[in-house]
Amino acid sequence: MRLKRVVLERLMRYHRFLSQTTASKPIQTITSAQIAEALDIDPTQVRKDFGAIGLVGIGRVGYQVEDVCCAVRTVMGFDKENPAVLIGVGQLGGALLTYPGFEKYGLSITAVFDSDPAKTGRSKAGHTIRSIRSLKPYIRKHGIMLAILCTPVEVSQTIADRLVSVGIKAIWNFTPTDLAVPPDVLVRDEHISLGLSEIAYHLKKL
Amino acid sequence: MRLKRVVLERLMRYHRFLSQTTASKPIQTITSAQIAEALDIDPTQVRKDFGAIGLVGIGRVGYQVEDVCCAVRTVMGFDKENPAVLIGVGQLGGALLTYPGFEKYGLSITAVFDSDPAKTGRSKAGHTIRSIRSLKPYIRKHGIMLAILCTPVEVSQTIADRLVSVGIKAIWNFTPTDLAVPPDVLVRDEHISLGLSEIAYHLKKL
DNA sequence: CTGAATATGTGAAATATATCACGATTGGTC
DNA sequence: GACCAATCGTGATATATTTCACATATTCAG
Ligand SMILES: NC(=O)c1ccc[n+]([C@@H]2O[C@H](COP(=O)([O-])OP(=O)(O)OC[C@H]3O[C@@H](n4cnc5c(N)ncnc54)[C@H](O)[C@@H]3O)[C@@H](O)[C@H]2O)c1
Ligand SMILES: NC(=O)c1ccc[n+]([C@@H]2O[C@H](COP(=O)([O-])OP(=O)(O)OC[C@H]3O[C@@H](n4cnc5c(N)ncnc54)[C@H](O)[C@@H]3O)[C@@H](O)[C@H]2O)c1
Repeated sequence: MRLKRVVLERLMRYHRFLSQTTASKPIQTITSAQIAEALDIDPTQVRKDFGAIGLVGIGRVGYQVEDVCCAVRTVMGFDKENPAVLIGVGQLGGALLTYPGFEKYGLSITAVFDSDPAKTGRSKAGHTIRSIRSLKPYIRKHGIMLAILCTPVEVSQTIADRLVSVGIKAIWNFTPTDLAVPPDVLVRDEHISLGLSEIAYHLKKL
Repeated sequence: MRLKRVVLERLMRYHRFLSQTTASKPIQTITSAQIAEALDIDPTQVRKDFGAIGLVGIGRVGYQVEDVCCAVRTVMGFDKENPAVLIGVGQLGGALLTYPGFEKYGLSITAVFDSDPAKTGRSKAGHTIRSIRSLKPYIRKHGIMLAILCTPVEVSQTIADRLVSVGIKAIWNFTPTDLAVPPDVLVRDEHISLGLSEIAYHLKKL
């Protein structure tokens, strides 16, 4: 069965926690209770998630850390390289572009685009910023499936339409709007501002 | 009853959609079906959410756009100013700092901190970068309740501990780790990388 | 003024997600 | 080698969230 989004995100959190933990102190095995404790999740949930990707633990011992990391990476497809284009090399786009942390999940930004003539042609973090006019040919030529969208919100639907028209299969959307795309295209929203709903409400209730 | 996180986020999306829609074409009223269509949500859900914050619509007409926006802002506490400190003025922290879009939700970054001696004392987006050593006194003196965390992940728990010790009430966490804090402190995680779980999995399944 | 059409508001049902309870398995101890 | 304690695996249960179904309210046409 296809894994749900909530499961995928927890798997990623397990993976990250284990990577961070083993970085400082090498350990062979870990129990569902230890993971659950650190991530504030129910231990049963951890075991069910592990079961869902075929991991089996050992009674009285727990799970092999190595196995868990490996299984997560394989199931999620982190071993596969995903070439991506980044559109809109501004404040946020620039930060994402220079961030080295995405590599280990298989993300590789191969080209970046902007509409600002003052930026195109220039170089940023080892990438020459290309004109937005060359977006479609580039995607078509290289068979790119993933786009990272960091433009102003006003143009994001227009760009999304263009991306869809050249066969993009996933959009990582950092612009604060709900994009309309065909059902076979995945839009993953990273609507940062939404966090403020929870924060403002919490602070108001004090 | 206290509103749940999922409800708060949908309310914010309604608000954002209405703001964006009315910006281009002024309209008086809108139906739950129209909102639902644009945001890919069930219309019943929209009505229930509206009901939860005391909004009543009119049969055959819908809801007053003005009323909706107003009610959301009030309930969420966007009218109240929330002074905040930002910690870690790097790529991402810098992007957040210069972003004007948070203002309308009441967020106001009043001071920024970094540990890098090459950065402290310098100015960025109208803020003088302060030494991390002055963090605790500043928060105490100004009664700050909210911190935005953009440091390297290695130090984020340490900083979080310090924040808690001076009485911070909410942390907007952009660092990829699960912070341990007392139950009365809200941590809102903006774990950007988690998006890659959904994306990589989707692309792998094609 | 009346009827048809279109919205809302909401209890009931369905679905999704998380937690509990407990038998089965393993490792260490005496 | 037998017992004890800790841990897994999982069906049953509980909770959360979404969707359905429909009574009620409102507009507009004729
Ligand atoms: N900066 C943040 O902290 C932050 C936070 C939340 C959301 N966002 C969202 O992320 C997006 C980018 O924000 P930012 O702060 O980087 O803005 P920015 O203005 O710094 O960058 C936008 C970039 O997009 C380019 N651009 C404009 N039109 C374009 C087009 N048609 N094609 C290609 N490129 C185009 C601009 O030249 C600019 O380089 C915005 O939608 C913003 O709402 C940003
Ligand atoms: N840049 C991105 O696109 C991105 C994406 C996802 C997550 N993140 C996370 O956001 C955080 C910041 O990322 P970044 O790219 O801005 O990194 P960065 O290195 O550009 O910035 C980090 C800043 O924190 C400062 N700092 C270090 N130790 C500190 C301390 N003890 N106290 C105060 N300040 C301290 C550094 O001097 C630097 O200015 C990281 O945890 C990163 O994993 C970043």
